[in-house]
Amino acid sequence: MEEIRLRFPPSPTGYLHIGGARTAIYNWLYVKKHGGKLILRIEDTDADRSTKESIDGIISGLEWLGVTWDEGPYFQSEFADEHRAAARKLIESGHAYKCFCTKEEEEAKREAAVAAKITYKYDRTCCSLNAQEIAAREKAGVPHVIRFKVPDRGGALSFTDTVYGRIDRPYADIEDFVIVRSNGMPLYLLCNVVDDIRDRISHIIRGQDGLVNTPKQILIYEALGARIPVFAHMSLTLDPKKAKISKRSHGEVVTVQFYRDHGFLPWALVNFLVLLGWSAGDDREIFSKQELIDAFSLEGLTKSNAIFNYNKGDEKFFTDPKAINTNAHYLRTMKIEELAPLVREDLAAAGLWNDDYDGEKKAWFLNTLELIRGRFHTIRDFAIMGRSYFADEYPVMDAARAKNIDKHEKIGEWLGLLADRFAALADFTKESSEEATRVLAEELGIKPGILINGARTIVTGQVAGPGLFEILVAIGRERVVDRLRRCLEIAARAE
RNA sequence: GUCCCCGUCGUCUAGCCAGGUCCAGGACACCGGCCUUUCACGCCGGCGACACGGGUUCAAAUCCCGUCGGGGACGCCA
Repeated sequence: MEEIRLRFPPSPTGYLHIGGARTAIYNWLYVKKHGGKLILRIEDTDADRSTKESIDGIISGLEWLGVTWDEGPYFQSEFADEHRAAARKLIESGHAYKCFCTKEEEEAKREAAVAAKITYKYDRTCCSLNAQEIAAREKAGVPHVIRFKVPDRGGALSFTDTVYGRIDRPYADIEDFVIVRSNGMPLYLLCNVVDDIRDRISHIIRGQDGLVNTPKQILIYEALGARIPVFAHMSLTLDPKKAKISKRSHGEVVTVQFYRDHGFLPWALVNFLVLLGWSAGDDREIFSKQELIDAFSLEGLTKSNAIFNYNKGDEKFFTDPKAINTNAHYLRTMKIEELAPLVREDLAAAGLWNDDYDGEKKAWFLNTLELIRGRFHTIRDFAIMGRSYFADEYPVMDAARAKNIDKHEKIGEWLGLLADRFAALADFTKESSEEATRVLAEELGIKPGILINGARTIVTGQVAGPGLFEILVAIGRERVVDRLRRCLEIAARAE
C-alpha cells in the first residue's frame, strides 16, 4: 500500500497563528487516523523575512498544542541546489525557458493591461528565442528568470480536490510562471513541489488560497514525471468583517502563544480550532484526542470560510466566545489530577505556589481546585479570582463591596461577632459554620444572606463563588476568623 | 478588471451529492424560568437562518439558470 505522508510547511515570518495551527491540526489528524507520517518543513527561502525566533515560536506552538510530527524540521533553504537542479532539468526537457524580459518591462505591461481592463498574461516574448539569441544575451550579461512553459494545448487541466471537487483550468488561461528569480533563487511554486516530491508527500491539506495555483503545481509534477498527490483545500479563517486574520491587524489574539499565555488548555484550543471549518457530521462538539482521530475525515471539511468571532474591545469576551466556553468546559470536567499540574505552574508563576500543595496539603489542594474551578474560564483564574484561597493578600472587588458591605452600616460589627462564633465552635465544618451563621442572623434579626454575602466578600474578595460554608472550610477557620475580624480593613482595599 | 471558490440562525455548523420524514436539528452567544446565601454549573423554555429571483417537479434548503453578496488568486512573496 502507498505510504501516507503529509507535511506542514510554515514560512517562518511570524508566530504560529491559529489559522496555521488549524492547518497543522488537520494534517496531523489525517496522519494519525491513517497511520501515516507528518513532516515538518520550514519554508525559509525568503531569507529576508525568516527569523530564528519565528522558527522557535512555531515549533514551541506546535509542541504546546500537542501536534506531533514524525520527520523534520527540514529547512527548505538547505535544498536550494536541488531546486536549481530541478529548474535545469525542466529547461533541458523543454518544460521551461530562460526569460530576459526585465522586471520593469513586465510591470509596465501588467499595469497597462490593468488600466485597459484586460487580463494580463506573460506574452512569451522569450519563449521563442533560439539558442544563439539566448547565448548572446547571456554573454552580454543580461539577467534572466526561468519560466515554466505551459503546454500549448487546448482543453483544460483538471484535477479533483477532495473538498472542492473537480476543478478545470483551461491551459490557455495559465501564464508561463516564473520558477527561478533573476538572482538565481528558485521560487515557492517550484521549491514546494520539488520538496514534496523528495519528501514523498501523498496528501496536501492546505488553505483554500492555494487552490488557484494548484494547476501550476500539477504542471510541474507532470513535467518532473512525479506522481501527483491528493489535494484537499480547506476553507479560510476570516474575522467578523470577512478579512483574513493576521497578527498585523488583529494582534496577539490570532497567535497560539496568546492562548497559552491566557490560560488555555492546549486541547481545548485544538478542539475549538478543529470545529472552525470541520464537523464530524453529527452533533458532537467535544472530543477526546482519540475520538477526534476516529471521527476525522476530509469529507467533513467545510467549503465556505469560517469566521473567527473575535471582536476587538469586547469587555466580556477576550476572544471567540465559543473558544472560551470550550476551554471552560474542559476546565471543569477534566480529571482534577490532570488539572493540578497546570494550575501549579500558573500559581508558581504568580508567586502563590507552596510545595505543601503537592505534599501534606495535596488533598486540600485538589479539593479546593474542585470547589472553585466550576466558575472559571481559564487556568489564569485560579491565581486571579481564586487568589484568596492561596494568599492572604487579595483585592476586594468594587462590585462586591458595594453590594455586600457598603449597604450595611453595622456589617463590621456583625462579621466580628460571626468571627467570635466561629472561633468558639468545637468543630469547624460546613454544617456547624452554617448553623452558627443562621443562629447569629436570627439573634441580630437580619437575613442570613447579609452575613453570608458579607462574609464571602471579606473572605474571598469576590461577588460570586461557591457556597459560603464550603469556602470557609477550604480557607480554614484560622484565616477566616482573622479575615472577618479585619473586615473593615480588608474592605478598604482597592480592587 | 479577469479567472476561480463560496453563500443555512449574530457566530460555528447538521441537512444538500442519492428532492418528501425540515413550517430546518445541534452548539456558542443572548433572553426568561427552575435551583439558590451570591455567581456559575445543571435542567427547562424562548429568540433566531435556507441571500434573492426564475425554472424543473405532485413536492426544492436540497436539482438547473440568473442576479446579488462575500472571499481568494492574478508577484522575480510564501
